[in-house]
Amino acid sequence: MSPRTKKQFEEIRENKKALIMRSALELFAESGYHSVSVKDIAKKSQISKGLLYNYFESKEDLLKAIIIQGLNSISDLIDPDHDGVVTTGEMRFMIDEMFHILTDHRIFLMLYFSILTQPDVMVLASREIEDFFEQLMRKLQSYFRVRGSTDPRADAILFGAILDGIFFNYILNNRDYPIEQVKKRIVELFVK
Amino acid sequence: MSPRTKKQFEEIRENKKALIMRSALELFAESGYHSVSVKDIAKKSQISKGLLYNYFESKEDLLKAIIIQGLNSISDLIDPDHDGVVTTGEMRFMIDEMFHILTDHRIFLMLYFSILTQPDVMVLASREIEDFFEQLMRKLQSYFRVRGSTDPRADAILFGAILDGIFFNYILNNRDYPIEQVKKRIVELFVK
Amino acid sequence: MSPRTKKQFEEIRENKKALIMRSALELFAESGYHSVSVKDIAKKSQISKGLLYNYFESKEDLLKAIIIQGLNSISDLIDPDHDGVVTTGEMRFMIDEMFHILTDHRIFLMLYFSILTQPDVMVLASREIEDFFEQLMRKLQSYFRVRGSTDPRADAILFGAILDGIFFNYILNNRDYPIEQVKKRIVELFVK
Amino acid sequence: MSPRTKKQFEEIRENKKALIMRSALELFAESGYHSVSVKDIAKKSQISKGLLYNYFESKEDLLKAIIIQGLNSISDLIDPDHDGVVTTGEMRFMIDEMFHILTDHRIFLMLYFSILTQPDVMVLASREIEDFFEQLMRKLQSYFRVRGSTDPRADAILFGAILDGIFFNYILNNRDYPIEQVKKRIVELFVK
DNA sequence: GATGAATGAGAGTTCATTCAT
DNA sequence: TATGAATGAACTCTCATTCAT
Repeated sequence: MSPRTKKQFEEIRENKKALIMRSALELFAESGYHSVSVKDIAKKSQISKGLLYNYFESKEDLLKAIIIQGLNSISDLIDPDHDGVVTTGEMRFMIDEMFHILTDHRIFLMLYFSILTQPDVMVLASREIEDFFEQLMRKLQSYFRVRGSTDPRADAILFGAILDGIFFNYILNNRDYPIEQVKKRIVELFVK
Repeated sequence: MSPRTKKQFEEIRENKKALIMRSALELFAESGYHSVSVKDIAKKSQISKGLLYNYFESKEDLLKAIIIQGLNSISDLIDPDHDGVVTTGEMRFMIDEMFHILTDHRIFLMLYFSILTQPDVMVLASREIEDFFEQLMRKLQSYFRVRGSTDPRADAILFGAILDGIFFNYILNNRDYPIEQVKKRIVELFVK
Repeated sequence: MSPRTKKQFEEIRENKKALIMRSALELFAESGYHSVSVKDIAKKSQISKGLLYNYFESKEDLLKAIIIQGLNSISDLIDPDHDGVVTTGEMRFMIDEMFHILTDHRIFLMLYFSILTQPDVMVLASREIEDFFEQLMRKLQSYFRVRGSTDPRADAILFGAILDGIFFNYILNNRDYPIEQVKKRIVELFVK
Repeated sequence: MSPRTKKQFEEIRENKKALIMRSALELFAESGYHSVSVKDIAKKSQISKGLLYNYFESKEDLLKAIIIQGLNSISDLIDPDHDGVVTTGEMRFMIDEMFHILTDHRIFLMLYFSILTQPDVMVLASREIEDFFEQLMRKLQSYFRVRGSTDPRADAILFGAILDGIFFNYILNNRDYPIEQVKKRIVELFVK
């Protein structure tokens, strides 16, 4: 039989990598980075421990890959054209997307918050997270500046804090969170 | 020399316990619960590992004690008379206290947030944290109800979220946070 | 295109085998048998891990092949006619060759010494090495016997030890080793 | 019961450390550094794996400790007064001691040779070994200089090589090695 | 012939906890 | 009360070898 082509190998790699990252993300969000062992991840992915190291250099490397992927996919949703300029329409769209992310990427957000507050884990991805954060802040400031704010930086910070707070609370207790009302209030306060 | 009285012994015990808790709190906030070993805590407290187990049943038990103590001391500051009723004056006072806590108990808050987002650690103190949270919500709701809000629960939730968000961001990045401006804004929005 | 003949296939096989052995020898000498992985050898040989097992049954088998080949090629140089008899002229020639080997087969000698001193690796090739050694000793003894030594065995042992010692030191520190002077001294002591 | 005194703890530590080092030395010499697992060492020492790490930071650290101890004890035997000057009497004494070491510290010498030839292990103790070697060379050179040698350095190197060669062969095959005759010959050649 | 994904046993190491003193 | 030696389970990671393609 002829050996697999390069393309076939790549496909296998991509699929398996995605599978491992998905399993790991769920476990990390569920139980916390330190409480999940490589063995757990391998078991959930239905592969051997050894194979995991064929795809990721270390457990830390795996976490980093998950974070980068998550931040990138969120980045894409919030600012698809990456131009850094935010009109009122785009702001409304951005808020919409943010709240979609809140429900669609809930698990990633859980991981994200848990990482932010764990110094020893945070260092692993601090560069990527800081970059993401700065990019978002720049966008918000430009928006408030265009709107005529007297202190765009403070407004951007406050807006970010409110989002963080809502997200944080929603994630910790999403059973009976009045998410729609809250969203409406935000739009009233910051867009209209 | 006269032997120490029972009271003196208890005092020594309490002091040592407090010392251990203080050391552990600092280390946990600095490096994360999982990255701090019992040996580290013992060393920082200048006692032996064995003695630590004389005061706390386990590392988890120690963490729980720290959390309970922290929540209680915050509770006391926010609502000294524990009557659950909040007047406008008390609300202003409460916000004042909250922001004092933010600066005075910064280390505890770091630990607090890191615990909230680590499910495996959270279970250790979930009862205490939920109790604290409910108590605070009841207080806020009663305040907004008295003030004539159409949806006191939503208002309480939003207020709580904003506080959480600000605290969260401040703790992660307190170097150049415009904390005073933000506080003023909050007072304008929710008290006046 | 005409299909390759059987002979051509065998040639390819032999070339590939030689390539793998050369790569492995260099790596083993450089980093030690245990510190070199099969992956390393495959990479250096620019083949896949799997293919290596097409040529050698195991990593140990590969090492054994390298040792046997090395010993044989040295044997050939020292005693091309394999007659076991050593005249004075042949002794002089043998010493010449030995010192040539020292510089030309330096890498193999490094591996050789490292194997001699690693019991767990030594067992893999002990037969071959012992055979080689005995053959050499027989040759040296016959030489000293012909020369009229009172204790040819002791002389042979001493001569062997001196060679070993010089080689050993030269290999460990060949930067500023006065190899030519030493060789002259040996010839004076044992041939003239 | 009163707790153990500091001195008692120190005694326990020293004894256990020595026990572990002894076990490890034997195993390393017997099977080679890489083929001996920490588990093996612990089992031979009749302790748990974990305890080993109470006494040594790592397997490498343990090896290093063994080497340093071995070199020091040999150093002490060869040159008790550490003055670096060697008279004829002292040279005779030194040779005597060397050959004693050969029989008494045989196991350490096996380890020593195996380390010298394993690059990846050698790096762990290269400093210590180089220091030891230089010290010995200086001593030998001073001896040959005083004796009126035309090339003290070459003589020292040759003498060292001969010793190495003899030791090396003796260690690899000590069953029927004519060690006494060889020693006599050395004394004749280099002292008388 | 040739590939590299996949395995599984075992490596070195850490650490909460216990216990003799 | 107080010590730190001692344990053992669990951890992350490695690697020779196999096998479907």
